[in-house]
Amino acid sequence: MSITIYDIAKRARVSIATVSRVFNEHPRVSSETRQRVFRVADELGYEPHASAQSLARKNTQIVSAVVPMMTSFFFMEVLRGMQDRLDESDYDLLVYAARTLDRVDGQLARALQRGRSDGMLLASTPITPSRARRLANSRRPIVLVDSFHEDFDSVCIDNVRGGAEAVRHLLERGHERIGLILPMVQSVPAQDRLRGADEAMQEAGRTFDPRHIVHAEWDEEMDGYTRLAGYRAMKQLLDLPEADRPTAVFAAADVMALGTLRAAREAGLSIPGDLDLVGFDDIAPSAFVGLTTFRQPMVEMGKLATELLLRRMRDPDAEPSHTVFAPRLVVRETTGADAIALA
Amino acid sequence: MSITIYDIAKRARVSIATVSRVFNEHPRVSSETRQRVFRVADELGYEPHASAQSLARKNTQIVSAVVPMMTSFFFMEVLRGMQDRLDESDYDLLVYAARTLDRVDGQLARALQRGRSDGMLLASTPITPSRARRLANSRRPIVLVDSFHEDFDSVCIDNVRGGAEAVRHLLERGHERIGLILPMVQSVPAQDRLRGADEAMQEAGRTFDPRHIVHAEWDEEMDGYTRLAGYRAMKQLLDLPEADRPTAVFAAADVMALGTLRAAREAGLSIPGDLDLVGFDDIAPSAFVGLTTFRQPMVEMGKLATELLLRRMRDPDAEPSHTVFAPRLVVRETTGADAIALA
DNA sequence: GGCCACCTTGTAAGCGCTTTCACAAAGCGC
DNA sequence: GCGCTTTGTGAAAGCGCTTACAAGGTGGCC
Repeated sequence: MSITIYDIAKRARVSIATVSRVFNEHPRVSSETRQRVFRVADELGYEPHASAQSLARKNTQIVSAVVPMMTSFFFMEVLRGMQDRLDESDYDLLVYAARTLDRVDGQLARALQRGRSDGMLLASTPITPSRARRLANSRRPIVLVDSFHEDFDSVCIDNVRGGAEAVRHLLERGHERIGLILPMVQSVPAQDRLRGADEAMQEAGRTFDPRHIVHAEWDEEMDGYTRLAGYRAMKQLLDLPEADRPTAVFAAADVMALGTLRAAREAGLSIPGDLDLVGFDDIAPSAFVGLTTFRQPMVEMGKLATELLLRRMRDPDAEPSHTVFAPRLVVRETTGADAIALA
Repeated sequence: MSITIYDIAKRARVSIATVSRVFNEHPRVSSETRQRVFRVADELGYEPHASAQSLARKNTQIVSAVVPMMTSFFFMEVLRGMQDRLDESDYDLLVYAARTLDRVDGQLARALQRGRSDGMLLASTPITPSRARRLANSRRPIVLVDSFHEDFDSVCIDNVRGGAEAVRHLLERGHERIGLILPMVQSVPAQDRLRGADEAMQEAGRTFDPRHIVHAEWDEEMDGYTRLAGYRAMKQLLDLPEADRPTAVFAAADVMALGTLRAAREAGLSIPGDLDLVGFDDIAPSAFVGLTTFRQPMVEMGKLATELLLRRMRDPDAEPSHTVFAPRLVVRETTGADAIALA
C-alpha cells in the first residue's frame, strides 16, 4: 500500500525509531543518518500518517470551531481570523457549522469527541449551565467567542456600551422617538444592547415607548438575526399612527438593519431624513449600503480567540481570561454622513 | 485517564472485541450483552476515540475542503451547501481556507496528508498539470467545484453562456457601448465569461471597444475578485472622454460590481439610466443593493459536490462526472427592474 | 447418539507511529 | 589507563481500536 516508516527504515538500514526521530527533529541523530533517512523518504515519497501520529502522540493537531451558521457574515469574518492565526501554527481546523439552533448541541458533541481535536473554539453560543457542565467535563481547552462564561476563556464585545452609544448617537441627532429592532428575546448580546439602550435613554431623562421595541419572533431554528425579521419589525413600526412612529431606529444587528432599510425604502421614507438608522456588527454589506453601525472587530476576535486557545492548550491550568472589545461607531449615510470613497 | 474499550470490557465481563462489535452494530451480538455493554458504557461515559478508530479502520470519517478565501461570499455559500449535505452523513469537515493565492498549494498538501481525511473538495482552484498530477498521485477521492479537469469529478457553472447572456441582456436594453470589468486575466471562469461576452457581441454584429475591457491587475496574492478592483476599473472607464464611455457595464463578478457601482455613484451617474450594470454570482449583498446579476446556485453546487464526493468514496473507480449548472439571470434595479419586496 | 450448522464470544494480530529504556561507542579529564 | 558523561541507535511496549480466525455452545436432524 502506502509507504510507512518501516519501509524507509529498512531501506535506510536503521530502526523505525530512528526514522521517527528524524521526522520529529529529535536532536540526537547524527547528521549522516538524518540525511540518509530524508533521502530515502524523498525517494519513496513518504509522508507521516496523521491518525497514527495522533494516536501515538495523544494529540491531533486539530482545532475545532463550532459556529451557528445563521449569522453567516459574522461567522465568515471570525473564521477568517481563526484561519489567519492557525496558518501560522501547525493546527488544522475542523468546522462545525450548525445550520439551525437545535443542531448546535449535536455539533458540540461531535466536536468534543475524544481524539478528534485538541481544543475548541465556540462562537455565538449561550453557555447554559448544562452546556457549561458538558464543556467542563470534556476537560478540553475551550475558548468562547461572542459569548461569556466565567469558567472559560472568552472574547466578546461590550454590547451594553454599544447599545448605549447607538442610542446616544441618535439622541444627539435630535431624535425623540427612537425605535428598537431586536432578534429573539433569548439572544444574550441583544439583551445587553437593549440594556445599554435603556440606560442611555434614562441618562437623557427619557424612556422607550413600549410600542417602539420590536423583537423577532421566537423560532426553534433561527435566532432572529435575519433580514426578513428586520423587515417585518420595521413593517410593524410603520403600522403605528404616523405621529407615534419612531423617527430613528436602532436595529441590534446589521442583518436586521438591512431588512429594516428595505422596508423603510419601500414605504417611501428617505433615509436619512424621514428615518435615521443605526445597526450593529458592521458586516460586509453594511458598507455597501452606507449603514451607520458599530464595528465588531470580527477578524481580530477570531484571531485572538485562536491565540488564546493555542495558549491554553499549552497551559491548561491558567486562569480563564476574558477580553472585551469596545464597539466602534462607524457613521455612514443612514445617519447623515456623506458618501465616502472606497479606500 | 479517559475510558477505553478495555474498561468497559472488564466491567461488562466481555472481551474488548465484543465491546467493539456492540459499538459498530455488528449483528452477531446477543441482545443481553449488547444491553449490558451499553449500560456500562453509559455509566462510565465511554466515547470511542476517533484517532484510534481511524487508524484501525483506515478511514477518518473526515472530508476536507480547500477554498481560496479571497472570494469569501462565494465560499460561504458553497460551504453552507457542503455542510448541509455532510450533516446528513457521518463525516466532519476540515476546512483549509487559503488567504492568498500562493498558499493554496500549501493547504492542498496539508489537506492531502495521509490519514487526515478520506476525500477532498477543492473549490475555485485552476488545475494546472502539476496540480493534476499531485492530486492523482494522492489517489484520494476529489471533487472540484468551480473549476474543471477531465480526470476529476467537477461541478461548475456555464460561464461562457453566462457571459453571453449578460451581454445579450444589455444589448436588448439598447446599449451600444458596453464595458467589461474583469478580475486578473489568469482567472479561468473570467476568461470564459469574456469569451461568452465576445460571442454575444459578434452575434449582434458588433465588437468590444478594447478600451472598454478592463482587467484587474495581477497580484501574487489576490485574484482580482475584489470590490476595490471593480472600483478602480470603473474609474478607468470614467476617464474616457464622455462620448466614448460605455453606457452599460458587465462586471464579471458581483464583488467587483459592487465597487463599480460605488465608483459610478460617486461620479454622479444614476443607475440605471446613465449606466446599466450587470454582475455575476449573486452573492448575498447583491440583493441588498439591487444588482442585476447571474445567479450561481452556490449552495446547490456545494451540496452536489459533496454528494459526488461521498459517492466517489464508495466507488473510487467510477468514471468522473461533470456537472454544469446554468446561470440564471436575476434582473434587479441596476438594469431597470422595480424594487422588489423582500419575500 | 452423532454430525452439522449456526450463533456468540474470545484471542490475538494488526493499523503506523512515538517514546522509554537500555546499551554500545565515543569523548573527556585526570 | 580509569571512570565519567555524552551521543547515537535499537528493541519493544504502548496509543485505542477493528477484525480475521478459532472455538465453545446450542439445537436440529437423521
